[in-house]
Amino acid sequence: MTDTAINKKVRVRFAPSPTGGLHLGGVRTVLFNYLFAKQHGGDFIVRIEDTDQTRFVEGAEDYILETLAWCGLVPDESPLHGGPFAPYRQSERKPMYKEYADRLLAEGKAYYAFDTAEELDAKRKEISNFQYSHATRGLMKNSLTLTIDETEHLLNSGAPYVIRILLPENQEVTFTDLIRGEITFNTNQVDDKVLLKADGMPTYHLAVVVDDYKMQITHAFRGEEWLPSAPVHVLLWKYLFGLENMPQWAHLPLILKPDGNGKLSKRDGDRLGFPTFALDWVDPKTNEVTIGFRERGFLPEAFVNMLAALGWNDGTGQEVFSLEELVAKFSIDRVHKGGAKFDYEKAKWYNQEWLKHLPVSRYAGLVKALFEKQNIAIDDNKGFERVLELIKERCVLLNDFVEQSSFFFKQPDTIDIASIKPKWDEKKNLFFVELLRAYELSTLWEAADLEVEFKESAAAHQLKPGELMLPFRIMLVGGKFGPGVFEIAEILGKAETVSRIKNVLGMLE
RNA sequence: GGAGCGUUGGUAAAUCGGUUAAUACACCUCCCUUUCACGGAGGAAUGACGGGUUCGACUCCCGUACGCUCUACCA
Repeated sequence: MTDTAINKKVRVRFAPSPTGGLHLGGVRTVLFNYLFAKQHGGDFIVRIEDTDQTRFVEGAEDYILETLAWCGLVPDESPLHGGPFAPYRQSERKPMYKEYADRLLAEGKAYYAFDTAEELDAKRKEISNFQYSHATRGLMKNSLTLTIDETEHLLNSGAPYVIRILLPENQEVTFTDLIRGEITFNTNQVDDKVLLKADGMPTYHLAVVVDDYKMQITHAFRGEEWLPSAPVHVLLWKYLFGLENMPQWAHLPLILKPDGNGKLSKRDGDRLGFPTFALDWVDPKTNEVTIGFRERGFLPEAFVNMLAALGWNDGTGQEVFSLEELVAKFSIDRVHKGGAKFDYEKAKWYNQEWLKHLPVSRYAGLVKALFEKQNIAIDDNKGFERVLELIKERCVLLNDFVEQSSFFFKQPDTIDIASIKPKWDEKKNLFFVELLRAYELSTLWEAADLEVEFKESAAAHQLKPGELMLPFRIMLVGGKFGPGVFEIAEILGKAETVSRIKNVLGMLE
């Protein structure tokens, strides 16, 4: 790092294009950006790269910002939050890019190209592995092959054109990647990328360089898929703003699909049954819903933690980190080079850990909403939290709380009578009838007392408590699950406990 | 095809040349729990391959294989 870089305020940006939901990989890129910025007391900027009008999707920008808000990764500057470098949408910055393309043109570092899509296609068919580069640009229709007059004429006649960068021949372009070290490309291997499209919009390549400069970005983190086009960006920096002002690059490893090979995609999630988006995403065109981690019952703390662990660790073996801890401990040189396969089981484990670590009051409201969705009203908040405390260790996702504890708030929907019946006899029936009487008369209603009474009664009937506990449990909860039976009975209260025993006794007759 | 990047158990991964290669998830066995979990004890399972460098290599170098990404007027 140079001295100037040390003194400069750290500024990073996440630059998504609003073409749909934001997937795991995107959120992780945000996270690493955010952690780095906050660790250095810097700024985290969100810039919307909406230069491709054909792929623009309504609502995608809001969705992206909402995702960040849920994760707690709040930008310092964005189209929503504003900031000193506004506007933060590239479509609103359109005039700026043209100016730089013109400068490149004037300096002979870029040229006009008039080839139509059909002509390009034809060339691609004619020449295998065609690239618009040093080897082929002489064959094409551009200001390099046309005379000045011809070019002028085409321009004046309103013919559509693009502006392409003119890559130098056989030159080594080297830059340092914070994660991978020194990386070198030969310009002969790179093509003359389009900088400005026929509609006047810049491509990513021009826009990213211009905006990173104008927004004073010091560190640029992005997915590994950008590596092959990095030399174009480096060259653009050299031509336009000087290499000394170029941000430090870091190309993040990809998140891979759990089975097979390749980048994790939304499709993989659909196919394998796990979310790949943070929040539910509804495609505005097809109305197709893609499920999100939030709706699946993940806590944002767990989601962020899990994402951080995908490609980074602090070397100590610690796995559970709060966002604050991540900010403190994150380091770019501990980020892996290789991609990691996404493991949904492990993701769930993180949620389970967070469910255990966080006080239930932190998520009681969320669980309550889930209950209300099932038409189960919760009016006693304190009692509710007590129940959550009792069962939280058997829950992995927030939704599990409903399954695991709805019997506290309403009669079980189904009673697993089949598990009682085979071993049911008159002796047991008698025991429960008597237990019922004893419980109805009891003045104390605490788990310990109920258990003593239960066991004494069992002894009196010459029955093993073990044979009776399961039927009792099923009477109260409907199935073979849940916390200790007597604790359940205590919380349920006398009236409800008695009523449930009676109910099942009736079913067994 | 080309270029770049990558490769430690099934998965995520520690190790920054030095005894039997951590740990977590998943799996198996057992204990605890007269339910389900949690928790505890244990088990099986790994350095792609081939060359170097070195007293010594998972670690450094070279090659091979394999994989990924890119190769759009998409980002």
